[in-house]
Amino acid sequence: MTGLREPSTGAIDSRLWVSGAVLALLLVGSIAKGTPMARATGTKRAILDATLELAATKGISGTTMDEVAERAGVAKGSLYYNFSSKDRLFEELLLEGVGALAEILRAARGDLRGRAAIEALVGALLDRIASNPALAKLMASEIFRTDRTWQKSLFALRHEALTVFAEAIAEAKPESRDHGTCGLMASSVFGAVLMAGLEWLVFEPERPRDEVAAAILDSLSGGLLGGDRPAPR
Amino acid sequence: MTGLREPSTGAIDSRLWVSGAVLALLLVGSIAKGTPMARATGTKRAILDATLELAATKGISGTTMDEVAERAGVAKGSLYYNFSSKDRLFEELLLEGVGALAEILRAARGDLRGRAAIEALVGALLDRIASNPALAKLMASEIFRTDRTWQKSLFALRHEALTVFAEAIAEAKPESRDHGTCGLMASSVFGAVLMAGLEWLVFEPERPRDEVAAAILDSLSGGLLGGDRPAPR
DNA sequence: TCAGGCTAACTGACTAGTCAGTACAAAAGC
DNA sequence: GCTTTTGTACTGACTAGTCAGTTAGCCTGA
Repeated sequence: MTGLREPSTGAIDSRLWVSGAVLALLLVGSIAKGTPMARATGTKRAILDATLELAATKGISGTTMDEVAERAGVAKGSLYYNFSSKDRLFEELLLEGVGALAEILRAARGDLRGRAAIEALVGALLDRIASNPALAKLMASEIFRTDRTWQKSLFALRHEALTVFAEAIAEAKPESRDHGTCGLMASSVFGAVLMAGLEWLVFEPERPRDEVAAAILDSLSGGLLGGDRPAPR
Repeated sequence: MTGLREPSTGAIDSRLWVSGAVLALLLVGSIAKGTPMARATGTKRAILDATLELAATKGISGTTMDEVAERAGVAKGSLYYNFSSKDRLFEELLLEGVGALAEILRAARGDLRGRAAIEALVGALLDRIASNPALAKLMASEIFRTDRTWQKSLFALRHEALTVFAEAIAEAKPESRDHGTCGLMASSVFGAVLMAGLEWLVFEPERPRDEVAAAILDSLSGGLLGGDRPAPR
Protein backbone atom coordinates (compact mmCIF):
# COMPACT_ATOMS: atom_id res chain seq x y z
CA MET A 1 0.00 0.00 0.00
CA THR A 2 2.51 2.54 -1.11
CA GLY A 3 -0.41 4.73 -2.13
CA LEU A 4 -0.55 6.02 1.40
CA ARG A 5 2.82 7.65 1.21
CA GLU A 6 3.69 10.71 -0.74
CA PRO A 7 5.90 9.45 -3.56
CA SER A 8 9.14 10.50 -1.95
CA THR A 9 8.25 14.13 -2.56
CA GLY A 10 8.55 16.41 0.43
CA ALA A 11 11.99 14.98 0.98
CA ILE A 12 13.28 18.26 2.34
CA ASP A 13 10.15 19.09 4.21
CA SER A 14 11.31 21.75 6.59
CA ARG A 15 7.93 23.25 7.49
CA LEU A 16 7.83 24.85 10.89
CA TRP A 17 11.19 23.46 11.71
CA VAL A 18 14.11 25.76 11.32
CA SER A 19 13.97 29.11 9.66
CA GLY A 20 15.66 29.30 6.28
CA ALA A 21 18.51 31.40 7.56
CA VAL A 22 19.38 29.09 10.38
CA LEU A 23 18.98 26.09 8.13
CA ALA A 24 21.58 27.58 5.85
CA LEU A 25 23.77 28.24 8.83
CA LEU A 26 23.43 24.63 9.87
CA LEU A 27 24.26 23.25 6.45
CA VAL A 28 27.13 25.62 5.84
CA GLY A 29 28.44 25.25 9.35
CA SER A 30 30.70 22.60 10.68
CA ILE A 31 27.92 20.20 11.54
CA ALA A 32 28.68 17.08 9.58
CA LYS A 33 26.20 14.56 8.27
CA GLY A 34 25.67 11.87 10.84
CA THR A 35 25.70 14.06 13.89
CA PRO A 36 22.40 14.45 15.68
CA MET A 37 22.06 17.92 14.23
CA ALA A 38 22.27 16.82 10.61
CA ARG A 39 18.80 17.24 9.13
CA ALA A 40 17.16 13.96 8.25
CA THR A 41 15.41 13.65 4.92
CA GLY A 42 12.78 11.45 3.30
CA THR A 43 11.43 8.63 5.38
CA LYS A 44 13.52 9.49 8.38
CA ARG A 45 12.22 13.03 8.45
CA ALA A 46 8.63 11.88 7.98
CA ILE A 47 9.06 9.57 10.95
CA LEU A 48 10.60 12.27 13.13
CA ASP A 49 7.85 14.76 12.23
CA ALA A 50 5.12 12.24 12.95
CA THR A 51 6.75 11.31 16.23
CA LEU A 52 6.96 14.89 17.36
CA GLU A 53 3.34 15.65 16.54
CA LEU A 54 2.09 12.63 18.41
CA ALA A 55 4.41 13.02 21.38
CA ALA A 56 3.38 16.63 21.91
CA THR A 57 -0.09 15.63 23.02
CA LYS A 58 0.37 12.07 24.16
CA GLY A 59 3.83 12.16 25.66
CA ILE A 60 6.56 9.66 24.91
CA SER A 61 5.33 6.50 26.56
CA GLY A 62 1.82 7.37 25.46
CA THR A 63 2.89 7.34 21.83
CA THR A 64 3.03 3.93 20.20
CA MET A 65 5.27 2.92 17.36
CA ASP A 66 2.22 1.73 15.41
CA GLU A 67 0.70 5.20 15.61
CA VAL A 68 3.95 6.79 14.52
CA ALA A 69 4.15 4.45 11.53
CA GLU A 70 0.57 5.19 10.53
CA ARG A 71 0.94 8.96 10.89
CA ALA A 72 4.21 8.94 8.97
CA GLY A 73 2.64 6.79 6.27
CA VAL A 74 5.25 4.06 6.51
CA ALA A 75 5.29 0.51 7.80
CA LYS A 76 6.34 -0.19 11.32
CA GLY A 77 9.36 -2.07 10.08
CA SER A 78 10.66 1.14 8.52
CA LEU A 79 10.79 2.69 11.94
CA TYR A 80 13.15 -0.03 13.02
CA TYR A 81 15.07 0.14 9.79
CA ASN A 82 15.80 3.83 10.42
CA PHE A 83 16.01 3.85 14.21
CA SER A 84 17.24 0.98 16.28
CA SER A 85 14.62 1.38 19.02
CA LYS A 86 11.84 3.59 20.30
CA ASP A 87 14.30 5.08 22.76
CA ARG A 88 16.73 6.05 20.05
CA LEU A 89 13.98 7.52 17.89
CA PHE A 90 13.00 9.86 20.69
CA GLU A 91 16.58 10.54 21.60
CA GLU A 92 17.36 11.70 18.06
CA LEU A 93 14.20 13.77 18.03
CA LEU A 94 15.03 15.55 21.26
CA LEU A 95 18.69 16.02 20.50
CA GLU A 96 17.88 17.46 17.09
CA GLY A 97 15.36 19.84 18.58
CA VAL A 98 17.38 21.02 21.54
CA GLY A 99 20.54 21.20 19.46
CA ALA A 100 18.83 23.41 16.90
CA LEU A 101 17.57 25.58 19.73
CA ALA A 102 21.08 26.20 21.00
CA GLU A 103 22.14 27.18 17.49
CA ILE A 104 19.21 29.53 17.11
CA LEU A 105 19.93 31.20 20.42
CA ARG A 106 23.59 31.68 19.62
CA ALA A 107 22.68 33.15 16.24
CA ALA A 108 20.07 35.44 17.80
CA ARG A 109 22.47 36.80 20.32
CA GLY A 110 25.13 37.53 17.75
CA ASP A 111 27.40 40.01 19.44
CA LEU A 112 24.71 41.95 21.18
CA ARG A 113 25.42 42.99 24.76
CA GLY A 114 23.50 43.72 27.92
CA ARG A 115 19.83 44.39 27.69
CA ALA A 116 19.73 44.03 23.90
CA ALA A 117 21.21 40.54 24.15
CA ILE A 118 18.63 39.37 26.67
CA GLU A 119 15.79 40.87 24.66
CA ALA A 120 17.01 39.16 21.51
CA LEU A 121 17.30 35.82 23.30
CA VAL A 122 13.85 36.06 24.82
CA GLY A 123 12.38 36.96 21.44
CA ALA A 124 14.19 34.16 19.63
CA LEU A 125 13.16 31.57 22.22
CA LEU A 126 9.57 32.74 22.06
CA ASP A 127 9.56 32.52 18.27
CA ARG A 128 11.03 29.08 18.41
CA ILE A 129 8.33 27.97 20.82
CA ALA A 130 5.66 29.50 18.60
CA SER A 131 7.01 27.83 15.47
CA ASN A 132 7.36 24.48 17.16
CA PRO A 133 5.02 24.20 20.14
CA ALA A 134 5.10 20.44 19.95
CA LEU A 135 8.79 20.40 20.73
CA ALA A 136 8.34 22.99 23.46
CA LYS A 137 5.75 20.86 25.19
CA LEU A 138 7.92 17.81 24.85
CA MET A 139 10.90 19.65 26.28
CA ALA A 140 8.86 20.94 29.19
CA SER A 141 7.83 17.43 30.06
CA GLU A 142 11.14 15.65 29.47
CA ILE A 143 13.77 18.08 30.65
CA PHE A 144 13.64 16.99 34.28
CA ARG A 145 13.06 13.28 33.80
CA THR A 146 15.90 11.30 35.29
CA ASP A 147 15.09 7.77 34.14
CA ARG A 148 15.79 8.03 30.43
CA THR A 149 18.64 6.27 28.70
CA TRP A 150 19.42 9.45 26.83
CA GLN A 151 19.33 11.85 29.76
CA LYS A 152 23.05 12.48 29.69
CA SER A 153 23.19 13.72 26.13
CA LEU A 154 19.96 15.65 26.53
CA PHE A 155 21.27 17.34 29.65
CA ALA A 156 24.41 18.31 27.80
CA LEU A 157 22.51 19.99 25.00
CA ARG A 158 20.08 21.58 27.42
CA HIS A 159 23.07 22.99 29.23
CA GLU A 160 24.43 24.35 25.98
CA ALA A 161 21.21 26.25 25.31
CA LEU A 162 21.04 27.57 28.86
CA THR A 163 24.65 28.64 28.67
CA VAL A 164 23.83 31.12 25.94
CA PHE A 165 21.45 32.77 28.39
CA ALA A 166 23.85 32.44 31.29
CA GLU A 167 26.63 34.17 29.38
CA ALA A 168 24.44 37.08 28.44
CA ILE A 169 23.33 37.35 32.06
CA ALA A 170 26.85 37.20 33.43
CA GLU A 171 27.73 40.07 31.16
CA ALA A 172 24.67 42.15 32.01
CA LYS A 173 25.06 41.49 35.70
CA PRO A 174 28.68 40.69 36.54
CA GLU A 175 28.09 40.19 40.26
CA SER A 176 25.91 37.15 39.48
CA ARG A 177 28.99 35.49 38.03
CA ASP A 178 30.75 35.88 41.37
CA HIS A 179 27.89 34.20 43.16
CA GLY A 180 27.70 31.48 40.53
CA THR A 181 24.02 32.19 40.15
CA CYS A 182 23.90 33.01 36.45
CA GLY A 183 22.96 29.41 35.74
CA LEU A 184 19.97 29.68 38.03
CA MET A 185 18.99 33.02 36.59
CA ALA A 186 19.28 31.58 33.09
CA SER A 187 16.91 28.80 34.09
CA SER A 188 14.60 31.32 35.57
CA VAL A 189 14.42 33.41 32.41
CA PHE A 190 14.15 30.31 30.25
CA GLY A 191 11.31 29.01 32.38
CA ALA A 192 9.52 32.33 32.21
CA VAL A 193 9.59 32.36 28.42
CA LEU A 194 8.69 28.69 28.10
CA MET A 195 5.75 28.84 30.46
CA ALA A 196 4.37 32.12 29.19
CA GLY A 197 4.90 31.01 25.59
CA LEU A 198 2.96 27.80 26.10
CA GLU A 199 0.27 29.64 28.04
CA TRP A 200 -0.08 31.90 25.05
CA LEU A 201 -0.21 29.12 22.45
CA VAL A 202 -2.46 26.82 24.41
CA PHE A 203 -4.83 29.23 26.08
CA GLU A 204 -4.80 32.56 24.26
CA PRO A 205 -3.49 31.91 20.72
CA GLU A 206 -5.34 34.94 19.31
CA ARG A 207 -3.05 37.36 21.17
CA PRO A 208 -0.37 38.99 18.98
CA ARG A 209 3.15 37.76 19.44
CA ASP A 210 4.59 41.16 20.33
CA GLU A 211 2.19 41.58 23.21
CA VAL A 212 3.38 38.28 24.64
CA ALA A 213 7.02 39.21 24.24
CA ALA A 214 6.33 42.55 25.90
CA ALA A 215 4.56 40.92 28.83
CA ILE A 216 7.46 38.55 29.42
CA LEU A 217 10.03 41.31 29.23
CA ASP A 218 7.83 43.36 31.51
CA SER A 219 7.83 40.62 34.11
CA LEU A 220 11.63 40.54 33.88
CA SER A 221 11.97 44.31 34.12
CA GLY A 222 11.33 44.75 37.77
CA GLY A 223 8.03 46.51 37.24
CA LEU A 224 6.50 43.85 39.44
CA LEU A 225 8.97 44.50 42.18
CA GLY A 226 8.46 48.20 41.88
CA GLY A 227 9.62 50.79 44.35
CA ASP A 228 13.15 50.38 45.61
CA ARG A 229 15.52 48.00 43.92
CA PRO A 230 16.60 45.05 46.09
CA ALA A 231 19.76 45.65 48.04
CA PRO A 232 22.65 44.34 45.91
CA ARG A 233 23.85 41.22 47.67
CA MET B 1 -0.56 -12.38 53.68
CA THR B 2 -1.79 -9.57 55.82
CA GLY B 3 1.68 -9.37 57.33
CA LEU B 4 2.82 -7.24 54.45
CA ARG B 5 0.71 -4.31 55.45
CA GLU B 6 1.23 -2.09 58.43
CA PRO B 7 -1.67 -2.78 60.76
CA SER B 8 -3.57 0.39 59.93
CA THR B 9 -0.90 2.46 61.68
CA GLY B 10 0.50 5.45 59.78
CA ALA B 11 -3.03 6.43 58.98
CA ILE B 12 -2.32 10.15 58.95
CA ASP B 13 1.06 10.03 57.28
CA SER B 14 1.63 13.58 56.15
CA ARG B 15 5.39 13.53 55.50
CA LEU B 16 6.60 16.03 52.95
CA TRP B 17 3.10 16.88 51.98
CA VAL B 18 1.65 19.94 53.56
CA SER B 19 3.23 21.84 56.39
CA GLY B 20 1.49 21.51 59.71
CA ALA B 21 0.20 25.05 59.65
CA VAL B 22 -1.37 24.74 56.25
CA LEU B 23 -2.74 21.33 57.11
CA ALA B 24 -4.51 22.92 60.04
CA LEU B 25 -5.78 25.63 57.75
CA LEU B 26 -7.12 23.01 55.38
CA LEU B 27 -8.85 21.03 58.09
CA VAL B 28 -10.28 24.04 59.88
CA GLY B 29 -11.29 25.73 56.66
CA SER B 30 -14.41 25.17 54.65
CA ILE B 31 -13.04 22.25 52.70
CA ALA B 32 -15.40 19.41 53.36
CA LYS B 33 -14.57 15.74 53.44
CA GLY B 34 -15.15 14.24 50.04
CA THR B 35 -13.80 17.09 47.95
CA PRO B 36 -10.56 16.45 46.09
CA MET B 37 -8.76 18.54 48.69
CA ALA B 38 -9.79 16.39 51.61
CA ARG B 39 -6.69 14.54 52.75
CA ALA B 40 -6.85 10.82 52.15
CA THR B 41 -5.77 8.53 54.94
CA GLY B 42 -4.61 4.94 55.39
CA THR B 43 -4.54 2.81 52.29
CA LYS B 44 -5.68 5.57 50.01
CA ARG B 45 -2.88 7.85 51.15
CA ALA B 46 -0.30 5.09 50.82
CA ILE B 47 -1.44 4.55 47.25
CA LEU B 48 -1.34 8.26 46.40
CA ASP B 49 2.13 8.64 47.91
CA ALA B 50 3.47 5.64 46.04
CA THR B 51 1.92 6.88 42.83
CA LEU B 52 3.50 10.29 43.16
CA GLU B 53 6.95 8.94 43.86
CA LEU B 54 6.86 6.63 40.87
CA ALA B 55 5.30 9.12 38.50
CA ALA B 56 7.90 11.76 39.29
CA THR B 57 10.62 9.79 37.57
CA LYS B 58 8.71 7.53 35.21
CA GLY B 59 5.84 9.77 34.17
CA ILE B 60 2.22 8.76 34.21
CA SER B 61 2.03 6.28 31.37
CA GLY B 62 5.40 4.91 32.39
CA THR B 63 4.07 3.99 35.82
CA THR B 64 2.23 0.67 36.03
CA MET B 65 -0.52 -0.16 38.47
CA ASP B 66 1.44 -3.25 39.54
CA GLU B 67 4.39 -1.08 40.53
CA VAL B 68 2.15 1.28 42.44
CA ALA B 69 0.60 -1.62 44.33
CA GLU B 70 4.00 -3.04 45.20
CA ARG B 71 5.43 0.28 46.35
CA ALA B 72 2.34 1.08 48.40
CA GLY B 73 2.47 -2.39 49.96
CA VAL B 74 -1.06 -3.29 48.95
CA ALA B 75 -2.59 -5.66 46.45
CA LYS B 76 -3.48 -4.47 42.99
CA GLY B 77 -7.13 -5.01 43.73
CA SER B 78 -6.96 -2.40 46.45
CA LEU B 79 -5.99 0.18 43.86
CA TYR B 80 -9.20 -0.50 42.04
CA TYR B 81 -11.16 -0.71 45.25
CA ASN B 82 -10.07 2.83 46.15
CA PHE B 83 -9.87 4.37 42.67
CA SER B 84 -12.07 3.37 39.81
CA SER B 85 -9.30 3.48 37.21
CA LYS B 86 -5.70 4.49 36.60
CA ASP B 87 -6.94 7.74 35.13
CA ARG B 88 -8.94 8.61 38.21
CA LEU B 89 -6.04 7.74 40.50
CA PHE B 90 -3.82 10.25 38.73
CA GLU B 91 -6.60 12.76 38.49
CA GLU B 92 -7.10 12.72 42.25
CA LEU B 93 -3.37 12.97 42.78
CA LEU B 94 -2.98 16.01 40.56
CA LEU B 95 -6.08 17.76 41.78
CA GLU B 96 -5.05 17.26 45.38
CA GLY B 97 -1.58 18.62 44.68
CA VAL B 98 -2.55 21.62 42.60
CA GLY B 99 -5.47 22.42 44.88
CA ALA B 100 -3.19 22.46 47.91
CA LEU B 101 -0.81 24.71 45.98
CA ALA B 102 -3.52 27.28 45.38
CA GLU B 103 -4.35 27.24 49.09
CA ILE B 104 -0.72 27.68 50.03
CA LEU B 105 -0.28 30.60 47.69
CA ARG B 106 -3.38 32.34 48.95
CA ALA B 107 -2.22 31.85 52.52
CA ALA B 108 1.28 33.10 51.70
CA ARG B 109 0.00 36.24 50.10
CA GLY B 110 -2.29 37.07 52.99
CA ASP B 111 -3.00 40.75 52.59
CA LEU B 112 0.44 41.75 51.46
CA ARG B 113 0.63 44.27 48.62
CA GLY B 114 2.96 45.17 45.79
CA ARG B 115 6.50 43.96 45.93
CA ALA B 116 6.07 42.19 49.26
CA ALA B 117 3.20 40.13 47.87
CA ILE B 118 5.20 38.97 44.86
CA GLU B 119 8.19 38.12 47.02
CA ALA B 120 6.03 36.12 49.39
CA LEU B 121 4.43 34.22 46.51
CA VAL B 122 7.74 33.42 44.87
CA GLY B 123 9.13 32.20 48.19
CA ALA B 124 6.09 30.08 48.97
CA LEU B 125 6.06 28.49 45.53
CA LEU B 126 9.76 27.76 45.76
CA ASP B 127 9.31 26.14 49.17
CA ARG B 128 6.45 24.08 47.88
CA ILE B 129 8.58 22.85 44.99
CA ALA B 130 11.41 22.05 47.38
CA SER B 131 9.16 20.14 49.75
CA ASN B 132 7.50 18.22 46.96
CA PRO B 133 9.73 18.05 43.89
CA ALA B 134 7.93 14.97 42.67
CA LEU B 135 4.71 16.88 42.29
CA ALA B 136 6.52 19.81 40.71
CA LYS B 137 8.04 17.56 38.06
CA LEU B 138 4.69 15.95 37.44
CA MET B 139 3.02 19.34 37.10
CA ALA B 140 5.68 20.57 34.71
CA SER B 141 5.08 17.59 32.49
CA GLU B 142 1.29 17.45 32.68
CA ILE B 143 0.17 21.05 32.78
CA PHE B 144 0.13 21.50 29.01
CA ARG B 145 -1.09 18.06 27.98
CA THR B 146 -4.37 18.31 26.16
CA ASP B 147 -5.35 14.69 25.79
CA ARG B 148 -6.18 13.77 29.35
CA THR B 149 -9.67 12.95 30.54
CA TRP B 150 -9.12 15.15 33.54
CA GLN B 151 -7.67 18.17 31.76
CA LYS B 152 -10.69 20.34 32.40
CA SER B 153 -10.60 20.08 36.18
CA LEU B 154 -6.81 20.33 36.22
CA PHE B 155 -6.89 23.47 34.11
CA ALA B 156 -9.42 24.99 36.46
CA LEU B 157 -7.23 24.42 39.51
CA ARG B 158 -4.13 25.53 37.66
CA HIS B 159 -5.96 28.69 36.78
CA GLU B 160 -6.85 29.20 40.43
CA ALA B 161 -3.20 29.02 41.45
CA LEU B 162 -2.11 31.35 38.66
CA THR B 163 -4.85 33.79 39.57
CA VAL B 164 -3.24 34.40 42.94
CA PHE B 165 -0.15 35.56 41.09
CA ALA B 166 -2.15 37.46 38.51
CA GLU B 167 -4.00 39.43 41.19
CA ALA B 168 -0.83 40.41 42.94
CA ILE B 169 0.63 41.49 39.61
CA ALA B 170 -2.44 43.48 38.62
CA GLU B 171 -2.13 45.36 41.87
CA ALA B 172 1.59 45.96 41.58
CA LYS B 173 1.29 47.02 37.97
CA PRO B 174 -2.21 48.32 37.23
CA GLU B 175 -1.57 49.05 33.55
CA SER B 176 -1.08 45.32 32.92
CA ARG B 177 -4.69 44.81 33.92
CA ASP B 178 -5.78 47.17 31.17
CA HIS B 179 -3.82 45.21 28.61
CA GLY B 180 -5.13 41.95 30.00
CA THR B 181 -1.59 40.71 30.26
CA CYS B 182 -1.45 39.92 33.97
CA GLY B 183 -2.33 36.31 33.18
CA LEU B 184 0.67 36.03 30.89
CA MET B 185 2.92 37.73 33.39
CA ALA B 186 1.68 35.40 36.09
CA SER B 187 2.61 32.44 33.90
CA SER B 188 5.95 33.99 33.26
CA VAL B 189 6.75 34.41 36.95
CA PHE B 190 5.38 30.97 37.75
CA GLY B 191 7.51 29.42 35.02
CA ALA B 192 10.58 31.22 36.26
CA VAL B 193 10.18 29.85 39.78
CA LEU B 194 9.27 26.35 38.60
CA MET B 195 12.17 26.01 36.20
CA ALA B 196 14.76 27.56 38.48
CA GLY B 197 13.44 25.55 41.43
CA LEU B 198 13.75 22.28 39.58
CA GLU B 199 17.15 23.27 38.21
CA TRP B 200 18.21 23.81 41.81
CA LEU B 201 16.82 20.52 43.14
CA VAL B 202 17.94 18.37 40.26
CA PHE B 203 21.30 19.88 39.41
CA GLU B 204 22.60 21.90 42.35
CA PRO B 205 20.83 20.65 45.47
CA GLU B 206 23.67 21.72 47.74
CA ARG B 207 22.94 25.40 47.16
CA PRO B 208 21.10 27.11 50.03
CA ARG B 209 17.45 27.89 49.47
CA ASP B 210 17.80 31.62 50.06
CA GLU B 211 20.39 31.96 47.35
CA VAL B 212 18.00 30.39 44.89
CA ALA B 213 15.15 32.64 45.96
CA ALA B 214 17.44 35.64 45.63
CA ALA B 215 18.57 34.62 42.14
CA ILE B 216 14.98 34.25 40.99
CA LEU B 217 13.93 37.57 42.45
CA ASP B 218 17.02 39.08 40.90
CA SER B 219 16.02 37.85 37.48
CA LEU B 220 12.62 39.44 38.03
CA SER B 221 14.05 42.71 39.27
CA GLY B 222 15.15 44.17 36.01
CA GLY B 223 18.83 43.87 36.82
CA LEU B 224 19.17 41.86 33.65
CA LEU B 225 17.52 44.51 31.60
CA GLY B 226 19.61 47.19 33.20
CA GLY B 227 19.92 50.74 31.96
CA ASP B 228 16.75 52.45 30.94
CA ARG B 229 13.38 50.95 31.76
CA PRO B 230 11.34 49.87 28.73
CA ALA B 231 8.98 52.53 27.41
CA PRO B 232 5.65 52.00 29.13
CA ARG B 233 3.29 50.70 26.47
C1' DT C 1 20.89 -9.09 -10.74
C1' DC C 2 21.32 -7.68 -6.48
C1' DA C 3 21.41 -4.64 -2.60
C1' DG C 4 19.22 -1.12 -0.09
C1' DG C 5 14.86 0.41 1.44
C1' DC C 6 10.78 -0.94 2.79
C1' DT C 7 6.59 -3.95 4.04
C1' DA C 8 3.14 -7.09 6.42
C1' DA C 9 2.45 -10.45 9.42
C1' DC C 10 3.94 -12.27 13.54
C1' DT C 11 5.66 -13.00 18.59
C1' DG C 12 6.08 -12.79 23.37
C1' DA C 13 6.29 -9.88 27.23
C1' DC C 14 3.73 -6.77 29.66
C1' DT C 15 -0.42 -4.22 31.47
C1' DA C 16 -5.12 -2.37 32.77
C1' DG C 17 -8.78 -4.02 34.68
C1' DT C 18 -11.80 -8.09 36.79
C1' DC C 19 -13.68 -11.17 40.01
C1' DA C 20 -14.33 -14.88 43.20
C1' DG C 21 -12.93 -15.21 47.51
C1' DT C 22 -10.73 -14.00 52.45
C1' DA C 23 -10.51 -11.38 56.92
C1' DC C 24 -12.61 -9.24 60.27
C1' DA C 25 -15.62 -6.39 62.86
C1' DA C 26 -20.03 -4.85 64.05
C1' DA C 27 -24.99 -5.77 64.27
C1' DA C 28 -28.81 -9.16 64.64
C1' DG C 29 -30.95 -13.14 66.14
C1' DC C 30 -31.61 -16.72 69.71
C1' DG D 1 -23.11 -15.51 75.93
C1' DC D 2 -22.98 -17.60 71.48
C1' DT D 3 -23.78 -18.08 66.85
C1' DT D 4 -25.17 -16.23 62.41
C1' DT D 5 -25.57 -12.54 59.20
C1' DT D 6 -24.16 -8.46 56.96
C1' DG D 7 -20.94 -5.04 55.25
C1' DT D 8 -16.46 -3.27 54.33
C1' DA D 9 -11.74 -3.44 53.07
C1' DC D 10 -8.70 -5.94 50.85
C1' DT D 11 -6.41 -9.86 47.99
C1' DG D 12 -4.06 -12.00 43.99
C1' DA D 13 -4.66 -15.09 40.19
C1' DC D 14 -6.64 -14.43 35.85
C1' DT D 15 -8.08 -12.42 31.15
C1' DA D 16 -8.21 -9.82 27.17
C1' DG D 17 -5.79 -6.67 24.93
C1' DT D 18 -1.67 -3.86 23.70
C1' DC D 19 2.88 -2.84 22.28
C1' DA D 20 7.98 -2.99 21.23
C1' DG D 21 10.55 -5.40 18.50
C1' DT D 22 11.51 -9.35 14.71
C1' DT D 23 11.54 -11.70 10.41
C1' DA D 24 11.01 -13.31 5.85
C1' DG D 25 10.36 -11.62 1.76
C1' DC D 26 8.93 -7.98 -1.94
C1' DC D 27 10.11 -4.13 -5.07
C1' DT D 28 12.78 -0.90 -7.59
C1' DG D 29 16.54 1.46 -9.54
C1' DA D 30 21.43 1.25 -10.63
